[in-house]
Amino acid sequence: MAVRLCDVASLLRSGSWAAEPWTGQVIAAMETQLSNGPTCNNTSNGPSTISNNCSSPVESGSIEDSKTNLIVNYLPQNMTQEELKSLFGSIGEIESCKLVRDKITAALLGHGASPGTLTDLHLSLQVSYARPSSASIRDANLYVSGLPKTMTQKELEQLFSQYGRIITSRILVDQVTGVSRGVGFIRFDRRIEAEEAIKGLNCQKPPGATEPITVKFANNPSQKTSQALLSQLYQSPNRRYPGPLAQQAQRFRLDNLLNMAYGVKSRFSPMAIDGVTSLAGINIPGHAGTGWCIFVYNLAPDADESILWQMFGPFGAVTNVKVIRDFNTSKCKGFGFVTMTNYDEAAVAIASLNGYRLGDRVLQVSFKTNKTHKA
DNA sequence: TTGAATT
Repeated sequence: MAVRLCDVASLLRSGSWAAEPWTGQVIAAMETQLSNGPTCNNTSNGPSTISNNCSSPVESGSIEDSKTNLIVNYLPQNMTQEELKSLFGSIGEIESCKLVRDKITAALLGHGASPGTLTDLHLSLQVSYARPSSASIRDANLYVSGLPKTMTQKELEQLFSQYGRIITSRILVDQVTGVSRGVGFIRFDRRIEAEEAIKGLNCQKPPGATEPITVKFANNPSQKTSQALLSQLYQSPNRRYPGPLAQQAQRFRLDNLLNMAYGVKSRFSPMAIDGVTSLAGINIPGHAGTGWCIFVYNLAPDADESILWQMFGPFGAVTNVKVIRDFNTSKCKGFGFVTMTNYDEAAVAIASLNGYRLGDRVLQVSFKTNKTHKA
């Protein structure tokens, strides 16, 4: 029955259930079969399980099952179950096939934000053995921050491998520069291994490091997806019915905006800046690779994220807002950050909101710079 | 008066 699918599975790196990127015949088949399908620019991905001899991927646990049960990550958000089935069905008979979606947002679950269309799948599709689910392997995923920027994935694994068998590891990097963000993930085979790693490594300095790292259990990847998608729901009414600030902003001419944002001596123009945003290592205030980061100062102690969404949303695409709080009191430390996708919308927001009176406070709004309070 | 980071 499932002979050919087993053959495909055997092409996967054996000896480990760890997720390994694989681009082989399946991807070629997918391009052939799906290139006429709809395309989109959605970021993301999502895991699905494909099995040819096990009715439910979440039950059972034999080694045999594990070799015919696959998990597929980095699928495009608009992929249908039929397309997935068609894709793998061209290789062998499929017993069952399931797209796993977020209960609230219906977004495909899984890891990775990987822009792509159906024809770009070879850039991001990942096919791995699905490990049999059980209590002992659940919640074995760790989030690690404060890593030295020079630490490699291999070194990260070396550091954690003393506590158990590592299933996957990752270090997040800046999309533009490729430099480590000092944040990573380690998934252990078993939860008890992860617990031991927390005990042993949290607040410890890795060899040669000057700062201690933070090690804790990772959030579920779907949580952020839900957050981002839901926040867009809040944004859209404002964009359809712009408030007074947005209307005011639209009166500004584009050629004035840079002067307002950068000062009259700026030699940049919007076109020039758009032209260089793809280059690495260029020092443009506020530009972080994924958007334009805006610094908002003089927020009240009880300010929260929603006020930032409300203020900036009407000006355009806002991908992230953050109120910086004191760890102990949870009160706002007086400032926050907003990330906007498009330069011109960010510039209008800054021009309009800088000096804006919020309650009894006058806000200062600008592109974020690299100031630090030390030295 | 310029963080945290969640694939």
